[in-house]
Amino acid sequence: MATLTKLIRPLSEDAQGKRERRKEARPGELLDAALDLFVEKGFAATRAEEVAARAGVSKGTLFLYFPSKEELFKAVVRENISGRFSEWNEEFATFEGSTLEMVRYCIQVWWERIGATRASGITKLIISEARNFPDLAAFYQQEVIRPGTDLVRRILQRGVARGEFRKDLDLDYAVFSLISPMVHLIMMKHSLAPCCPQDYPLDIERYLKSIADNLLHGLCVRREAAA
Amino acid sequence: MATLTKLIRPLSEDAQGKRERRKEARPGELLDAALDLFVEKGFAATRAEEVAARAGVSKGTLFLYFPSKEELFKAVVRENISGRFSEWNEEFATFEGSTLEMVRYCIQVWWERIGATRASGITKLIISEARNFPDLAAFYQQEVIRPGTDLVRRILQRGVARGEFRKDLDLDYAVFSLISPMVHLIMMKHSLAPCCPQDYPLDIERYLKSIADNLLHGLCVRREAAA
Amino acid sequence: MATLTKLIRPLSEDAQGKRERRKEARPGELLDAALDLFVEKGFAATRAEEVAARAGVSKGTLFLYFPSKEELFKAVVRENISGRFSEWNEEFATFEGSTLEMVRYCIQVWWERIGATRASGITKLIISEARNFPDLAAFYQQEVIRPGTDLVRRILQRGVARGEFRKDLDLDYAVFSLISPMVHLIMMKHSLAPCCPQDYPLDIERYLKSIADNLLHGLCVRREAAA
Amino acid sequence: MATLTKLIRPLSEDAQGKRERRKEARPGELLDAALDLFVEKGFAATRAEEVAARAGVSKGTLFLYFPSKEELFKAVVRENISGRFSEWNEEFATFEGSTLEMVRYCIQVWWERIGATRASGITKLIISEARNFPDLAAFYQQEVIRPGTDLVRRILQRGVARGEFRKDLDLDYAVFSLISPMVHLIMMKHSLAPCCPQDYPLDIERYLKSIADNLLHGLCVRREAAA
DNA sequence: CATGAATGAGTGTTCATTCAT
DNA sequence: GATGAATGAACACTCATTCAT
Repeated sequence: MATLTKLIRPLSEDAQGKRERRKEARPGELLDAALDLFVEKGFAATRAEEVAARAGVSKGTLFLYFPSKEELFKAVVRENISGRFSEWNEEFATFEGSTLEMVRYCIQVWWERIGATRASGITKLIISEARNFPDLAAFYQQEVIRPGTDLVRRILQRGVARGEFRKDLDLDYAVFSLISPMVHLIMMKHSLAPCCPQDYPLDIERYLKSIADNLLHGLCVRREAAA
Repeated sequence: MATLTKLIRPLSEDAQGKRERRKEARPGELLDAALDLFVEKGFAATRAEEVAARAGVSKGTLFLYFPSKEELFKAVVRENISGRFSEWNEEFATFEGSTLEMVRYCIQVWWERIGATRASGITKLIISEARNFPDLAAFYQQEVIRPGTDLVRRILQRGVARGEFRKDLDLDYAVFSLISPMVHLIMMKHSLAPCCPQDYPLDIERYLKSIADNLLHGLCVRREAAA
Repeated sequence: MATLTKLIRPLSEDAQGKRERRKEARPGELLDAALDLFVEKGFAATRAEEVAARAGVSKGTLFLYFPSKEELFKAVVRENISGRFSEWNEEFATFEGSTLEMVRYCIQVWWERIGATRASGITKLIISEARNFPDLAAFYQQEVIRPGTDLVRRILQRGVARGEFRKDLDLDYAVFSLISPMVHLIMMKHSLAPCCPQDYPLDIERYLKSIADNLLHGLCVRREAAA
Repeated sequence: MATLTKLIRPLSEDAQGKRERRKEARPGELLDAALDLFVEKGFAATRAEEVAARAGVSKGTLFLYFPSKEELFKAVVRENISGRFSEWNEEFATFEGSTLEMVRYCIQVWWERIGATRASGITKLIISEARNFPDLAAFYQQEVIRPGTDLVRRILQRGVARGEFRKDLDLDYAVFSLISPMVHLIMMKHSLAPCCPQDYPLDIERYLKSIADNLLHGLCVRREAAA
């Protein structure tokens, strides 16, 4: 059982670990360290020296690769915003099964490739710091949110087109019904769950199954009883 | 049409008479100003002097009422965590209509009393700063999240008991299907929406209706075997 | 047995005490409170509000009587520098007994009228703050040190003139032999003794007797053995 | 003629190359600067930036070596409390001459090694700030005052044992007859003398000789019954 | 007169950033 | 390149002083 609180990485994982670092790896290690710290403590509360220390280099070295803490932050975000949407679009464009299966697959794949990985921290980061980095927020909106929303929208549209989903879906807004539980899960994972582990013994499989079930079939027993 | 980006409060415009003695009003004004700024910029990036200025007083005055910036933050959170759940529990315990109506009413009422008000900023604040203020996060978890979750769970249970909702609901997790769109809306309202207004021309009524519809009836046309 | 550490006044002696204060007494009470606090914590570390609180008035009232903290300090010093030297000079000018008796009497009287009283705090105060208040130091030098030294010098001279004291006394410097133990006693009383009570179980009578004995008769068994 | 007011050090005159890397030297330079300033103006009235400036570095550098102004103060005191007493004890334990010579030698050596040096400032510092730093005062009491007092006591005892000093000396208190003029001299040097130079044209040799003479032989012409 | 709420200059401390080595 | 000592701008917080009531 994959519990939410088990997913938080321990902080000092590789503080000592690999001493035989290749020089070319430096920026990557700095970005790695920075991602963890920014997600955990926020941009302002993260000290440049701490990032450097966790990456196993000196403070000065950090500024050798990134001209400022702000640029480091931006690099962290850019680095972790995968432009894999074309690949994913392809994947979903050629999907063969029912749209119901597609939705479940979509959720599963999102969890495996984003939700469960450190990439999920980026979402937390963006949402927390958006107001202080509006250009980054816009960038994220454009590179991730919009393509993601479009992808989801296309899936839903396919369902409607194929007669699987309700004709009267308000497509522009129905995407939130699918996206919200993912965003919410990320937020929990990176904020409250680490603070109150006993309150978040989430079984991810059940979580994902439950939201997929409810999303597809609704809470109600039958369809005709509109509220 | 209530658009998300219209909901951000403009700067305070008063700050009239200086040196006016009004001890009673000060703390509230400071908490008000602090809430706005903390939500907008985060705890660390908000300067004490700025909070004071927005409240129309000098820096020194802030520290007359709150011993430190951290205590101000805690006061902001505590102040805005109303213990209104007993009242709400009452309201829902004596609800007369169908549980479908109840869910719609719940969403509507949540928006009016929380989502649309500045109280929603607290959720953003907590989620953004939880790791830096774990005690506050725990406090919020206990005072808000847990009672809120319980309330929602009771509603769902009522629906199952009355035969309105599916028997096979995974109650512990179904609550997220209702809560996630609310949390997500709050996050959007306080982070990306102010940065990319053109991307968030959200019509709240449609948003709320859509998630309620989908939550209750699912995306699918009819209830066949789950995919 | 009068032990040094018993002589330190408890801080909150009259915090509540006499509520029926006469208005005319205010400045005096402020000076009283200020003296204690300045002696205990030094000028800089003493807060005006604390002085006011101990005197049982508000912060504003203090500044009603003294234009600034610095003026308060100066007033404290001036107030406690008794111009009683003319009286004392009289007393010693008409002294009838031997100069040995005179020296012992001088020490005793100093202790009773200065050393044992709160006036002794002034010396501690002046010495500690002299560099920050050079004009006050000069004032003290002129009003207290110089007359005091002169008085002592006259006593010693009387002893020499009457053949009681050694002819070869270096009068200008011999005064220190009498004054130093007094200054030292004051310093101990107001600094180290309150911090290390167990190290300063001083029996004042023995202290005064010992220094008088040694001053008058020296440590040596007989006079001719010059070192 | 060594006059007391000539002994005050002028401001530092170096501060040459900036950004010179010399980690080893910094703490010492800062402690040096801090000692001077703390002695002159007291702890509270000395600004951290001023200490740094006098040491020829920036404010930030000070906090690189000392975590706080208070720790700087403590370091200043500790640094200057040399544990040289064992060496001195040795020196006096093996002293060959008369105890009269020993007393004169003791006074002379004290002046050369402590009184005339900046170490004397520590005594002034401790006495002025004891009430604000009780733990440091206790530390000083234990590390300096007690060993010093013991050393003096042993000298006096030697004199009594060898029949050089009076049998009826009250040893516990007689130590003050020797120590007080030293403490007093330090106090004058660091407080009133710099303010009223014309009042303190002290000839140290005469001062030391006078107190030694009077201490050993007393003021009186011959040893008659104590008054 | 007395109050105490309000002020703002001043200071300790932090930390991103620089640069001599 | 890499380092880490040094910097100084920025900010939290204090407290003497003011002044409307």
